[in-house]
Amino acid sequence: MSQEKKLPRRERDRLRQRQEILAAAIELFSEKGYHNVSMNEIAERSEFAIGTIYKFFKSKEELYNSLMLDLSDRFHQALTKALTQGDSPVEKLRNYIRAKGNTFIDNVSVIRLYLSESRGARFSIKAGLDAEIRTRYEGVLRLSASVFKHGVESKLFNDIAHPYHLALALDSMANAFLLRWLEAPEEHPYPDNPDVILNIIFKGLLDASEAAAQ
Amino acid sequence: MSQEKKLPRRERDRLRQRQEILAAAIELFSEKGYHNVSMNEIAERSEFAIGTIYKFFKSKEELYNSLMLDLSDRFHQALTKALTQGDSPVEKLRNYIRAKGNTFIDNVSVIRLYLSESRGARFSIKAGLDAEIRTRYEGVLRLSASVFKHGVESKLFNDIAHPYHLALALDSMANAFLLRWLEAPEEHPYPDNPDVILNIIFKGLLDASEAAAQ
Amino acid sequence: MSQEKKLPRRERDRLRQRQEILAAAIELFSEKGYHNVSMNEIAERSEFAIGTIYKFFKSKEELYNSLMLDLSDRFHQALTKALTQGDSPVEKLRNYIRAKGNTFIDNVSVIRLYLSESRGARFSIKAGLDAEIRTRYEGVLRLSASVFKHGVESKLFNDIAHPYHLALALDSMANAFLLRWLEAPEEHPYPDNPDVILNIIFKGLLDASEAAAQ
Amino acid sequence: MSQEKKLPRRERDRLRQRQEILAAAIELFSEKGYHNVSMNEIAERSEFAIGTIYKFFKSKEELYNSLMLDLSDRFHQALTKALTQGDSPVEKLRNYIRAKGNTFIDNVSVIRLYLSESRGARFSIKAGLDAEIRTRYEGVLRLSASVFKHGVESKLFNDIAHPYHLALALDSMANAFLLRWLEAPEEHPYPDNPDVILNIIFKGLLDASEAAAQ
DNA sequence: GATGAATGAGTTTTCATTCAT
DNA sequence: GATGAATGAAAACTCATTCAT
Repeated sequence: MSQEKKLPRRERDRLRQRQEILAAAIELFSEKGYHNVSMNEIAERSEFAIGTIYKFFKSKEELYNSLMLDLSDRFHQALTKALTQGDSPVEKLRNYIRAKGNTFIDNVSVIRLYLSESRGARFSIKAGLDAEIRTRYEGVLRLSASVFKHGVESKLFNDIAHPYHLALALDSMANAFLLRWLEAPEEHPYPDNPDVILNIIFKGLLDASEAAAQ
Repeated sequence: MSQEKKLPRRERDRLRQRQEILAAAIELFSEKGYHNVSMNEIAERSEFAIGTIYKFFKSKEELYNSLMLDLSDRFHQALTKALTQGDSPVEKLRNYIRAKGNTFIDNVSVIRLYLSESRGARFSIKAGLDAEIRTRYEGVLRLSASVFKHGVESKLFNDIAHPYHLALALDSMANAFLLRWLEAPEEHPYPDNPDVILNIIFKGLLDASEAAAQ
Repeated sequence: MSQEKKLPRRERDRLRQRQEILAAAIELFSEKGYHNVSMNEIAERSEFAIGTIYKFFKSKEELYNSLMLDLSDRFHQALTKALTQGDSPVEKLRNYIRAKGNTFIDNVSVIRLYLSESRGARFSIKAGLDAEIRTRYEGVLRLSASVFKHGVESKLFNDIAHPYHLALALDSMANAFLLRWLEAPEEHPYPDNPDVILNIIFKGLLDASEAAAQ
Repeated sequence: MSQEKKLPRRERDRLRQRQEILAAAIELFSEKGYHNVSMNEIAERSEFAIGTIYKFFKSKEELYNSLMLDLSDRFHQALTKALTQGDSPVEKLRNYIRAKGNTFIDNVSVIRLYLSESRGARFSIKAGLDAEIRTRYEGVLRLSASVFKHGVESKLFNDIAHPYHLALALDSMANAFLLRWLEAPEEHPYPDNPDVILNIIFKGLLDASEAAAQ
């Protein structure tokens, strides 16, 4: 807040306007997809003139990229924070799942957009964007992996898989459960109880003796 | 093979042409994305006239849908077969992961296209297509869930989570590992070794005593 | 009939085929208009291959022109015959109106097409066609005018207008009444009773005394 | 004129541009026919970019419909006005024929277009347009019929035919004479002298005694 | 001689971007 | 600085015509 005070009013106004444009664009892109939204629509929805939008963003592509980077910022900050707060690895992972759930819920409309960017969409809209977002995502995964690693080193966890693989597994499961919940919120359990997800990794599926036999 | 012989030559020619068009379209779509490829480009790449393309596919959308339904077919058949072959639940699930890996590898470019264009598959290219694909996917998930259920009922598996959740978890993990492999084939273990994935679910992460304490 | 016998079978077959194509084309053109009918449709409807159609007609335009000339032949023969049969001018004009009505009824589907050709459709589909049809139409009008002229010369008719104008008036009235009848056959009187039309010209609308005052 | 002053300049400019586009379209359509004119040609002729044309008219069809509705408006207003001004029925009908002639002359090119494209106005370009135009035309005919009816009721006219038929007859005659004039303006009498047409209905063609014998 | 698959020029329409006001 | 009208390249798609079989 004190940080905002430092900015001259001009600057603050510009930032607010920028956010309003981005908000309108997010709505539209997530409703209809990048290619089915025209700059004119964004102008109408945001109640700015189309020329004004081009004052803020050099092109439609740049607007989209800004959007995704903003979103990615929000995501990775929340997840990084969750993974560094809490006393035990278990606590940290629980926080992670909770934070992921909350961020999903808070950004329901853009989540799909975001997931497609952090997945295999190589040629996506702009190659560069892709790389940036994936780098950040990679950072979160590595942090998560280090939590698993620490849990194993402190003998809290069994060494059942490479920590990075565990991180990847946990993340993908969370995404899958969250997407289910997005589609049918009442039928799927996710966001209230992180343990539904954690247990799948935490508890052993097979009895120790039989597992050994496999 | 003898089956092909049965088709009149005309028919065979048409099928081959159709495949050539689809192949050109896959190449282009996965290089540049659905919206950045024009029908004229597909015509050029496939060395047919644009009108000929339209003899085979009523619209660009239908061409895309054919691609995706073909892909979905291949997955559905391979995975259903895998889940119904094998003596034990463990065997079936291992087959499942293997089949998924193989089908993925065999169809890398269409998959890349699917991932980039489906964007979480809501506004996708055509809503109808999406529904069809999801129905098939749901069928596979339910089949997988029934394998887990059977394993639990026969006391082979611990009852650590709802079978459908286990199915979803396994599937999403496989997808995540496959996407990694897609990005850097040499660094990632998956498709060769299904146990890397299966172990995460099969072995217990926590000691029994500590798990109880949670 | 004896004339047809003279033609070798080959020739007769060709003529029959030609008629079948023209019949299919008439149906389609009158249903949808020249520009909304494709050669493929004509091929399908007539059950000939498209290549075969091009054996008979050099182009779509030529097909259309043949159609119109055939139609125009039928029309002008019928009308010319009517105007030359009958003892008195009144009889001839009555025959004319009757013949026009019958030809309309027999060719309901193409009438509109034909009327638009014999009207102001200068640039129509092919300039040349237009001229030919209009020349024939002009011939009928002149024949009709000569009947009026004869009626006046024999003191049967009052000399109320130039014979050609009378011919034009009668013809346009007949067309207008027939078009009405085409649209709502039960509401309009036309083809049964030619006198509904003839009376408008035949009887005086104004009393003799008042007419003089005008 | 003062009315135009009231419009903001922006609005006036837009209207002028719209008119320029319509004028270019009329020229081209009446030169070559609706289907033989491309939107790009209209853009070139009117010296606007193609996109600009689409700012004013949603589609080629709408552009055409605007043209026809404008024409229909002009006729409807002129004819309605003519039929309601003048002291006697005779005066009104004379006004009607004059107004029809004048409007025809003022709009020769659009009329030529209408005649060629409407093809009897059934499958026309757009069914809806046709309905609208015919409704207006019907209104004029009914108004004209009421003038005839009034003339008969006031014993001014003989009751020689149903008033609606008289209206239809007069109108179709006017159309026919006007079309003649359209083709060869110098040879045909129409627009200067309405009585050439009116007399055909007004004066009795046959002597009273002979008419009775018919 | 008949066939109908293949052709590709030409059509309508959209929309990111510019720039005069 | 903001505006939004004008632009025109580029896209999806149609269909008269040809010609190898």
